[in-house]
Amino acid sequence: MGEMEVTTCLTLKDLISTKKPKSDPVTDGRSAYKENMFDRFKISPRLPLRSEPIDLSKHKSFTPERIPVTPVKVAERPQADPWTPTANLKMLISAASPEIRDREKKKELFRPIENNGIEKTDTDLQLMDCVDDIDDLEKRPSRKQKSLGLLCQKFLARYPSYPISTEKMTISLDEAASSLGVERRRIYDIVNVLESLHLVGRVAKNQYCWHGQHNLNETLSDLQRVGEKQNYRAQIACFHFKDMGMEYKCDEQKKGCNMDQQNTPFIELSEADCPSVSSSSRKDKSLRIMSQKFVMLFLVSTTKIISLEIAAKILIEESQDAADHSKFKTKVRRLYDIANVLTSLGLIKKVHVTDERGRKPAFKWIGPADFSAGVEDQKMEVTTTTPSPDSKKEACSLSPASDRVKQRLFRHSSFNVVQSFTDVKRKVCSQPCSPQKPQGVESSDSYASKMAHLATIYKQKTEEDSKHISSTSRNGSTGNAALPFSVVVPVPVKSDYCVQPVVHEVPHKTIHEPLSIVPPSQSHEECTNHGFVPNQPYMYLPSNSVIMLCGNLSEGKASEQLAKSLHLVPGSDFPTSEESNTSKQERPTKRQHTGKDDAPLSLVLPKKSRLHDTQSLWKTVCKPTTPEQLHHVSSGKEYNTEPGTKPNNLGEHTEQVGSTLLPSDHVHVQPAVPPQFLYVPTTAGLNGFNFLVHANHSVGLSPSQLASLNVPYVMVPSSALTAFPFICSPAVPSGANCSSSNGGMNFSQAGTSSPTHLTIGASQMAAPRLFEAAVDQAKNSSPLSTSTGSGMCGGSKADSHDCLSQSVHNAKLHKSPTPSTPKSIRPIHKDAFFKTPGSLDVSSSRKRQRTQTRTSSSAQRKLDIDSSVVN
DNA sequence: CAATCCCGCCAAAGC
DNA sequence: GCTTTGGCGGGATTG
Repeated sequence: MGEMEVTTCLTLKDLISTKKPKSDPVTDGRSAYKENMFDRFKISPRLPLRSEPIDLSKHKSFTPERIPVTPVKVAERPQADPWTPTANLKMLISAASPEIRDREKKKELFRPIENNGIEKTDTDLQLMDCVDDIDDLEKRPSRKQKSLGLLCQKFLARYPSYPISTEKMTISLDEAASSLGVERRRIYDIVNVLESLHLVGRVAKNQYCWHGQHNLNETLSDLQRVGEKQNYRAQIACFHFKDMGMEYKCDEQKKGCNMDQQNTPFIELSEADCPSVSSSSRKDKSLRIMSQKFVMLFLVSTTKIISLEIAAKILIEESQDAADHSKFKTKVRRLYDIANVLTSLGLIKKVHVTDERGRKPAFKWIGPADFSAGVEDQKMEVTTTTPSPDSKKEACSLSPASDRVKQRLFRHSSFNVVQSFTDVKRKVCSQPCSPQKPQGVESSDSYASKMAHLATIYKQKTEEDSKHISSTSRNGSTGNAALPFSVVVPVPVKSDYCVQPVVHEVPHKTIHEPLSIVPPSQSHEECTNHGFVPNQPYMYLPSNSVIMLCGNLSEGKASEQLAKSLHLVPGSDFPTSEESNTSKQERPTKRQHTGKDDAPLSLVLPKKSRLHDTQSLWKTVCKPTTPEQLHHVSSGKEYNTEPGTKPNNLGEHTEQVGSTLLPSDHVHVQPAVPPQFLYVPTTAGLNGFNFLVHANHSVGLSPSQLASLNVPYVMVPSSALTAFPFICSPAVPSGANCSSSNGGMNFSQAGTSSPTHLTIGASQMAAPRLFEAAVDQAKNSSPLSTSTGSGMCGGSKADSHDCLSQSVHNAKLHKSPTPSTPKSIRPIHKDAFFKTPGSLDVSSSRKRQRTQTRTSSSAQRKLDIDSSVVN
């Protein structure tokens, strides 16, 4: 069957477009289109229609990816996996990047060619066929659908992140190109970057071998080392200063650095899974080198955020001082290319930094950052390669084998405390803020670094207020302020207090990375975007603060006490619902942090009556947070974009998403019972850990509660609490719009590279959702519906019981600081969801003709992707 | 208009 | 001479 189809396909292809006449692009109709399958279809619209059904049937012939065979082999082997809509759905979902998905939902539901069209099902495809040709004519695939990032994802999906050592996967460029339906040139782009990280190795011409991420950490470690050597950090700082208009001693700095290796030699990977032909011989390999340098910048950066501009400048200067504009532009283009691949790998993510000159594109490192610890523990995607489903769920981030057992035990309340604590502790220990520097070293400028982070955050938040920001940022551009723990807690909607967000709220719609607080007053859309329940205020509790959250305490006293020990900010500044978007008055708060780590907390006391919205009344104590920490919050937003997807995936890939969310049933922080928790930050001297303590009763939570919390905590006698400043918050309002009944608690731990975060949600957000529903939500921002799926909870619903385990998993996913973020998840999915693509084009693959490659039809692409879906 | 970055020309590197 | 690589930058898309 498959063969017939293949044949048919080939025939079609031939008919549609044979080799594109290189010499005669014009005749081709448009040189620009020759490579694009879609475009070809445009030329002959009818053909695609027929091909689609065929393609679908082809899927069946693919084997599950897990099999350690080369793609080619796999292709040859007939696959019996039933092609189910569900599988397709999963595949599509996982295939598409979050952003793309999000956008696509809105605009390109019917793109016939690409796989990202999540919304499509087999049926849909069938139905659409008739429309396709028409659509094809007017709707050409979005640029995004052709993006390198997406392509890279597809590419990565074909191979396991952690291939079994024995399996040697070879990558044929031709095959890859044809199966992915792109020209080879694009494959080179991807492979070059991957090679720079040693994820692949060049074996021979047209032939690469897949290493996977086994050695990623080693590679990164090496890069980091080299980066240090290159003194990139100083250069970064230098440019920062320059950008700020401060004439820094850049030159000296630069000179100081050993530029000995003007051209950093391509770092060869020691590991020789495959007889890697030296790639260093190549004269340029600039993309590879650039990629490595780019990564180095991140690794040495204390903030882990590198703006494209700076990266480009540094890279240019290194190569040569001729930094003309055109060169810069080209460099930036290349950086985008690289960044796309790295993003697909889940190593970085796009963010924006704002300085006096405005918003600038930048990327944030979200991959592993600590290489001092055992490499094994640092694997980015533990689950992806884990063969057994069980292991996937249970595997822990740190030491899969041993921890797995613990994890299970962990579920039992009796073990929870100890276990969880232990795990967290280890984790924290292994995740210093800054990989290369021990805490001691870093402590010296930790404050500065914090400030730097702050500055960044602020910038992001308030683009308008560049000046203030700039001043702040100058304090220190180098420190890393990662804190061990941070907590995001839902704030009672009807509190009498208001929260003074540390960071400005993001204007509606604008998606900025870190988000400290989501005011209740915000539009539903806003709330949901951040992964929180609409109308449900959340506050971010920095790790360095000691906070007591109580339900029915006497606010007055609490406030007073807090005021004394904390920095008090007049409530007037607090952004109300209408102000939330525009508020930029936070400055005072930020500035307050002049001291050391124990920067004063800012508190907004009961706000004025001016708040017309009762909801907006709430209070919190906040302290500046690091981008990473905030990121956690923001991640919810991203997640939200595709809420529907999680549930589906969850069953199999609980580790990813669900981990952050604790099902309501298990959450014992119920609104009904005024929760009183003491948050004990690291600074409190508790071994760098933060604890959440149920403060209400001296001893706090019941065993069951503890179990459900699944967070490290200590029971502290109430008497002991007096020493700490605390805040009281009113009982949770009766019904947050969402599933009010449950106080949802989200517990997520950041990856190794970032501080651990705790997220506690007052309301249960996770509700199983159908994919379609999700899509719909995206379109019509229905508050309620959205809320359901919002945020990290997305996956939680899957299995509430596993919340604990999930969180653990999540933690293990350390790879990305933002576990809940789709992106971070993405990588994980890929392996699990994607099978090795069978190659229809086996025969064709053999051919080296570009024509052939280019000819691959969109249908084929779809098929390829789909094939991976199975299972 | 700025940010992105796709596309594919075309030249160097290999064979 | 042909193929493989991949630098490079025009210019289309997006935001």
